[in-house]
Amino acid sequence: MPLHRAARASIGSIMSSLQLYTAWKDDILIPWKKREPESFKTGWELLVADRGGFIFEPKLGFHMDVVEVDFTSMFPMLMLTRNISAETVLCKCCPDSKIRVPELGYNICEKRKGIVPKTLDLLLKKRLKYKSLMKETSDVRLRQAYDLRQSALKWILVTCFGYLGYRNARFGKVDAHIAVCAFARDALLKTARLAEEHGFEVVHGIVDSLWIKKAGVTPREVADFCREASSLVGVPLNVEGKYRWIVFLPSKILPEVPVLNRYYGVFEDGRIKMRGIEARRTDTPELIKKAQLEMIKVLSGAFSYEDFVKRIPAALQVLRGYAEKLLRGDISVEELLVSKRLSKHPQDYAHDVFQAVAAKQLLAAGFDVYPGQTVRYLIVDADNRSPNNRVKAAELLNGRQRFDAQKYLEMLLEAGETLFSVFGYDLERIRSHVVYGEKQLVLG
DNA sequence: AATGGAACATGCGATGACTT
DNA sequence: AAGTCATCGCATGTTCCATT
Repeated sequence: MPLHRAARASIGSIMSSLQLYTAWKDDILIPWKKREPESFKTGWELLVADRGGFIFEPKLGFHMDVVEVDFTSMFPMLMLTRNISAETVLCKCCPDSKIRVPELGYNICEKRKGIVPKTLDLLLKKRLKYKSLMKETSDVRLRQAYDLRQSALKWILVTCFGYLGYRNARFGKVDAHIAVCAFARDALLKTARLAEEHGFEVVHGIVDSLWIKKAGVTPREVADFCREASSLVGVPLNVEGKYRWIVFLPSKILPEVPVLNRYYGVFEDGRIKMRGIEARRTDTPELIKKAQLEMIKVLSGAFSYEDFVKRIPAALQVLRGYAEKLLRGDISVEELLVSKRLSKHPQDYAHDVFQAVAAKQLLAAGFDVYPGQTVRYLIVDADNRSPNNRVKAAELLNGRQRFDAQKYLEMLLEAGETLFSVFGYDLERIRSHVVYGEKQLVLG
């Protein structure tokens, strides 16, 4: 198996178990052990699966005084420091070993250092060195070089963890893989507890990252906490940044359920961080991306909840500006193109999904179309009875081109809904802000 | 009043892309 | 790996209207 596939799979095994969380929220039975939350002040629900990590339920909506912290190279570091290797976990030579895997109780060899930790040692040292060199260097080009090297090493390390989970890999052993996950859960759990002891509230957490909140928190307090956590767990804990504010978003299908991979926020230095929303997706047209990002920028200047909420109408004005431009046709076609990667040959599509229609058009025009390729298309008339008239492939567009303004308008509104539904702005309310405004007439 | 059909709405499983 | 979300297309339900 190629390295990158193993790396992906290893991340996948963690993510997959995390995502089951939402299924659990929906009362679907899954083979999980659920931890009793009685030992926590804030009563989060913590979930465990054999190969999975912890998550802490994101607390819906707007937060201030939130700091994001994460462990660097958590999994390789655990493999190194806990001496986890195919031949050390459940070794035959020391069944009575004092070193035990949390939750599972597996014994770990006390006599030998495992081959995997031995190997990781140098890689980890090199990566940490490059990271510290990065911070010390002022030369931009050199810094970039260090950055590339440390991130290359990161992937090698991740891959080592991935391979540990494969029976067929030379140094693979499922029990060792599970042991790493158990240590990781233990580490995050302990860190969260420590955070609470330090007066923080955990507002979100996932595998190796925690979002912790405390009113008027100082950099000093955070640094102290990180140092203490690092030594407690034996893995360095870094500050990703302090948020000016952050918003955790709900599921669109179950509006009362928070989802763990959709949020947006602004760091103190003005940097925007967002996950899962339209502006982050590669299949969103530029226009919608720009509109959503610009809305967040309007909000980014807010330094209080009241200020934030007051700015929402202004953000919707921005959206309105985009809608007006759209309806005037005052935009380039480029901004409206949707990009999708084909997963199969055009003729293998069972449904007339947009990307399949566009691909077939290209095929008919003599273009080479193959799976894995990205097709770009303009939405011409989304609801047209004939699928072929619904979209037009980018390559086949000519000078004057009609497009489905209503459809794009809906997409704009939905981008707004994503951001503001937690604040009571549903699609129709946003529509009334953006589309009608003062244009509504009164009959006398 | 009953029937039938067109147009439209709603629900649902399948499909597909993207995300972490 | 398995989640979210959007979409498709079919089945079914609803409404309206003309016809019987």
